[in-house]
Amino acid sequence: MLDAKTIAAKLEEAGVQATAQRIAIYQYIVCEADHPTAEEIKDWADQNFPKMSLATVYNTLNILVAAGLLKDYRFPNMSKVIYDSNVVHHHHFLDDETGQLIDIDPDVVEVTSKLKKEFHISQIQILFRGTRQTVRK
Amino acid sequence: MLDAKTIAAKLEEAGVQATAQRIAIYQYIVCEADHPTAEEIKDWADQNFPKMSLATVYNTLNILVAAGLLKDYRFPNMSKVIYDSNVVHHHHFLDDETGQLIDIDPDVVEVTSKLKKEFHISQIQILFRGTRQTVRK
DNA sequence: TTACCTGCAAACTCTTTGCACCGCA
DNA sequence: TGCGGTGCAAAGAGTTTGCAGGTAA
Repeated sequence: MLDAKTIAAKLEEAGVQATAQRIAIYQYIVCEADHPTAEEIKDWADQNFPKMSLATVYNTLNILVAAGLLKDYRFPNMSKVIYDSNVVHHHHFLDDETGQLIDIDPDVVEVTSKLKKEFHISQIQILFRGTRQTVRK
Repeated sequence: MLDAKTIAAKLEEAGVQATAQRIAIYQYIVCEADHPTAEEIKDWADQNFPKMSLATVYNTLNILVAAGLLKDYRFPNMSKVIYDSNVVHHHHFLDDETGQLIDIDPDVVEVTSKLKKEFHISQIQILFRGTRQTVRK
């Protein structure tokens, strides 16, 4: 759990003025939330912040994405945008039973593609789908 | 280019009543269109079909997807749904310059993942991003 | 003081739905 | 004749924007 001061420093470092709302949202996404949608963030704010409009939630998220502090994703199964505080390149595993999204380290995955040489690949995004068997005794 | 009769047969085979609108839309997607959006289909219909409402376009697309004749995709960079008449499993290449989406045969790609055994993978969807260098003389 | 941020409501985009009509089996 | 498909318009979900007021450097 990072404290507000650390969060504020990260915002400033990324060139984003650290306001109360921005600190709260970013802290929530980094520390508590797991791939939240704008709606989830708004719900959280309604319970944990004096007052924050939906527009501010969206504005803030867009600013944080533009500053490189968050990444936004769209996935096949849902119409809403998902925000991720993990901005280094990684893949995802989608649990089709729970809907949970789990980050996958690229080092765990190896891709060998024999595409024609006219394709210049700058990035590979993989979505694994399936179910996650929780270990039982 | 498949004729209307063949298209109609495919629809019936999939348990979808073959109406003029459905034949037209499916034929367009199979023969002419390249990963169209609902909007592109509507635009095409406005110019090539006596009269078709937007609701019919959406209804038809949903029916065709449910029948397994089309697959719908959402990609990170666009908010609209994309329809694909290629329903066998495949990957995609997104040209970041032109926005064009190109089907990639899974046989051309090999993925080795060392995920923990609790992850039961049923499907892997890969999105390659980059640019496509058209061959020049 | 001034630039920037916030809140509100309205607008906008994409998609779905309710209902009346119509045509084909 | 009836069931299902179509068209229209309105509603719905998710997101963006314009503007007035506020707040901190």
